[in-house]
Amino acid sequence: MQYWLFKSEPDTFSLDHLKTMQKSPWDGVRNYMARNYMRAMKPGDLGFFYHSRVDPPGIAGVCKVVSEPYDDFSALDKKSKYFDPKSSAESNRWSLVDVEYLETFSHFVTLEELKEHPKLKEMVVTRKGNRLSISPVQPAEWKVVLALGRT
DNA sequence: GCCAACGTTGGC
DNA sequence: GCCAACGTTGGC
Repeated sequence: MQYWLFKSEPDTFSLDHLKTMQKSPWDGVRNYMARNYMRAMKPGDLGFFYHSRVDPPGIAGVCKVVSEPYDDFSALDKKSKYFDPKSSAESNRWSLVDVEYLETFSHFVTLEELKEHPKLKEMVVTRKGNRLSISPVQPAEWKVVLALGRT
């Protein structure tokens, strides 16, 4: 089993939205590295739900991967802001997985807290200039953040 | 809302 | 295949 971090702007899609829906496709990833991470996902993998572009940014809770990776349908939808003219039904450049709501942290773990924690110095999301919307989380990092969130 | 950092595009 | 120009992300 692997751990991941899913980044989203809560104005667009927040953990509360996912809670209401219970399950949702994670569509709209348009970055090759992030896509490759998604293609490595398996049902049962767990993910942190990170809120970006808010004050403060940070990790709101936990979700779970509940599908194999499959073609991102939004790339084929001309009305979608994620429409990609270079993708087709036969050859779709983009992939996604379905995620399911699991948990909202009793304590929202801010980016500042992540940066301050000695055991999270290597965590991808704390690195300067990081723009990956999907990133891998190490098991040790997972434990630390989970403990912070459940405080 | 600014702007540094970064990924992508496309002309050559 | 290089790299300048451009667009986007995301912390501040």
